[in-house]
Amino acid sequence: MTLRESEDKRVVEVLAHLASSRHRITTARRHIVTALVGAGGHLTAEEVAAVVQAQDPSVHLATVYRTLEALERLGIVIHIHLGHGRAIYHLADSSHYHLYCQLCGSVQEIPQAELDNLFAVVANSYGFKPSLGHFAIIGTCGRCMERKGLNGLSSGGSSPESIA
Amino acid sequence: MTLRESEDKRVVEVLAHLASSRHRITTARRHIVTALVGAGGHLTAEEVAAVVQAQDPSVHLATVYRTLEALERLGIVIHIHLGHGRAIYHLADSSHYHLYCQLCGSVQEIPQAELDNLFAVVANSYGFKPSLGHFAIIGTCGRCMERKGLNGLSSGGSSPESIA
DNA sequence: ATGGGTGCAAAATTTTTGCATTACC
DNA sequence: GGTAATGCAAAAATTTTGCACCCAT
Repeated sequence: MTLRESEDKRVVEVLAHLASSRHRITTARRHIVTALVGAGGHLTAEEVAAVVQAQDPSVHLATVYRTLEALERLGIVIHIHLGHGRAIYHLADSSHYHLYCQLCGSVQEIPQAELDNLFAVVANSYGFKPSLGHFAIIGTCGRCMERKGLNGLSSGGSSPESIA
Repeated sequence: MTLRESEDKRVVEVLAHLASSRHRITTARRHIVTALVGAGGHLTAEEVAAVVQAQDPSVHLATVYRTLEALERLGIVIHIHLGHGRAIYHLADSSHYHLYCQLCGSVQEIPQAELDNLFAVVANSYGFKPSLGHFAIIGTCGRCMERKGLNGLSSGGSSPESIA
């Protein structure tokens, strides 16, 4: 199966999930789901809208928000809040976490398995169930650390810029 | 040393840090720092403003934002983005992470030490340096899981509400 | 045909900014 | 006295909502 075919299949699956939950399949929703599946990664609502509008300019940003909200209620999509105000959306089935660089805004992915013992700790000691994927680790990426001349592997706190 | 005395001491320390970084000590800033230290936990900018304005109603919300921003540049304060848009602020020296319940909005703290090996993994494998404390784990707290009748300890994905 | 979905525009929310004034160092 | 900081109000940025119309089922 080519990548394209597997993406198409996923789009159909998601649309079927929508339909079976008494939601209607509209052109806007088809485009939005296709954008999410095609992106593979993370998109802001505005980025989703941009991709969709390249195909069909009539789709409104408000519709994107409403569709993302509907998909999220169904557990198909997840969003996380990163830096300043804007949230990023992605499919729930890509089980990874996000390393968000607060300096350059880049998002790196880290496979869920790497952090499995984190979840064990949190779940057992705190009775708290983390949302898979709905999770961002904020910090500084390797590139930015080099750029700033920091060593980086210390686990120390934030970098004061007192005399910036 | 009583709690009150130790808080006062911390306020003085923070103000000294501000002053030594060529910032001015104003009444607004004294109130804001006192509010942050006194709260011990997490406050939104608006909550900080409310505490401050109980003492001095003339302090404007914009000043709170500007002061929090200044304190953050100095590494004294950290903010994290939780649910929808609003961020919470706290002192950087309380080394803990946040378990944010997306259902009831409660925030539980988890000591940094619990997750130290997480940081080792992230730092070593990904060259990424997480910001201590600048970190929220989003999920569902024990209380809400009982309320919803979920078992909770499965590490499974998000809870679809297809037939809500 | 029925009611869920859409486009549009306006409101709501949270945070930022320009500017004249105040007050800290 | 010089200038950082403030208050105010207006702008920005992101997300939500009311409403009339449209279209999937």
